[in-house]
Amino acid sequence: MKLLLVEDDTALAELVEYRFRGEGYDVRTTDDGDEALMLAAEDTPDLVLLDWMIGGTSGIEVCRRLRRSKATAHVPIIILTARSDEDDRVRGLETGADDYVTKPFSPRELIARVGAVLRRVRPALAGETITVGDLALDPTAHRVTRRGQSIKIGPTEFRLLRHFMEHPGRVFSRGQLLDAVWGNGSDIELRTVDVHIRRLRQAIAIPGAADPVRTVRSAGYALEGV
Amino acid sequence: MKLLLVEDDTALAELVEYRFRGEGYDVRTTDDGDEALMLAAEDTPDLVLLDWMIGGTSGIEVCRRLRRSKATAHVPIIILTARSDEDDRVRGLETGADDYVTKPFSPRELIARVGAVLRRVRPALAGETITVGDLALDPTAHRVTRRGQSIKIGPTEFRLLRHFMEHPGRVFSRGQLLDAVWGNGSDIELRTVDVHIRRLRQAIAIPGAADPVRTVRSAGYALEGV
DNA sequence: CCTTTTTTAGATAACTCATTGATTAAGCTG
DNA sequence: CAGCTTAATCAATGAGTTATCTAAAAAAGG
Repeated sequence: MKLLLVEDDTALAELVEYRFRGEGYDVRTTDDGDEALMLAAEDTPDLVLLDWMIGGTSGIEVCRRLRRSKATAHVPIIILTARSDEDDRVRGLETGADDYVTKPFSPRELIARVGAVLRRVRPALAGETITVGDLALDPTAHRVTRRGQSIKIGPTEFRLLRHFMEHPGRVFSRGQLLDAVWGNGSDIELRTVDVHIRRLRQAIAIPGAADPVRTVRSAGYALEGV
Repeated sequence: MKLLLVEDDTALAELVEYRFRGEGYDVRTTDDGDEALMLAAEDTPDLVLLDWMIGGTSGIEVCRRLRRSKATAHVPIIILTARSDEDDRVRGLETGADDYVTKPFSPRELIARVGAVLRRVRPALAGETITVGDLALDPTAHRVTRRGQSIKIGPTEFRLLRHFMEHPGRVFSRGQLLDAVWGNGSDIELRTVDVHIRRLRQAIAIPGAADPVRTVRSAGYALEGV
């Protein structure tokens, strides 16, 4: 996740950068408005942390220009500022900022707010997709992908795979799978599960690679964990 | 735009309600957590303003339950609270709240924050043009275009497409689409949705290109995202 | 009153599922 | 390790489900 930090208080910038790197973010920093626009243009960040009072172009102007450019029009912006004046806050939010944080702020809260905004903007990247190995399953989009490649899969196989991916590595007996995937009380042959396991294997198999679905003889099946 | 206000300070609730009505919002208020969940279930609001300390079920619990229920899982939540403790703020944001406002707050700022969240979640309602792929939908002009070319489309298909474009990639069941596009409580045949999907497809189809409306068997439909 | 749009309904088409029996693989035992 | 036994895989199939399409009635809007 790429952040662009625009802040001219060097000490604060370093602190924020350090903390966000610790959270796994990829942070680039500048103290100049024009440079910020340039950086944003050449590599679109996922979120911009923007000081209101900076050298070069002013914060409000950077915000407007980011919104105007097509590539960055939808990048969320969080404004950082020493001004606690209400008018400023309202103006900031109305200019198109997504949040407005007053200095001094705690890094923890800022991280939480960044998380909240990103969760809203990119639901797919905020833990709603389950990933096991190179397989990704997005429940809201009802889609399974491997390295971006969409995989065609039937409804029952989808539910089966979701169940496996929710508990990677765990072995499930056919009976447990029937309860979990088909619903309790379905009076379906145990061996029917085999057929769906087979179809699931065919769907997600890579020719040459090892089968991610492990058969545990006399116990059931499991998805090969990480 | 429907707001649900959950607040047990009556004076504050009335003030907030009054100001939001003045902004054209449709506000319903309750001081009880369980009642809030009920109200949200029977008529999904567009945003929830939630006091952290309320009778009945606690605020944090209401937040969690709203997130767990499918119909309200994606409704944005702004937490209102007297607690200014950092831990609380971080916890609130991590529980899935979209913003966290500390009492006392100014109604103006709250209105601005509600606006910022809604703008992010449902750009069309803020009058902004939404773009998905090469389709552009201008809600104020009630017009759909592809690379400048205007597309003829009926009223229901327009609302249907708008809903899809507000949540690109997400799968909606016919029931969900009826609620969202036709309005809650419309007693219309589920199959009717199919016909409108078909008309939408005919309207936005490009001969030769892939169909942007994806059928997810036994689940519903989705607009092919970015 | 006419046009456009929406809803319903029925027919057709596409797809998925559970079942079965034959085949193959894996454990066990002496 | 050979033969026995049990379990898992595979392919084919018909039943059943679900989506699409067509057309016409009903409703809404001008």
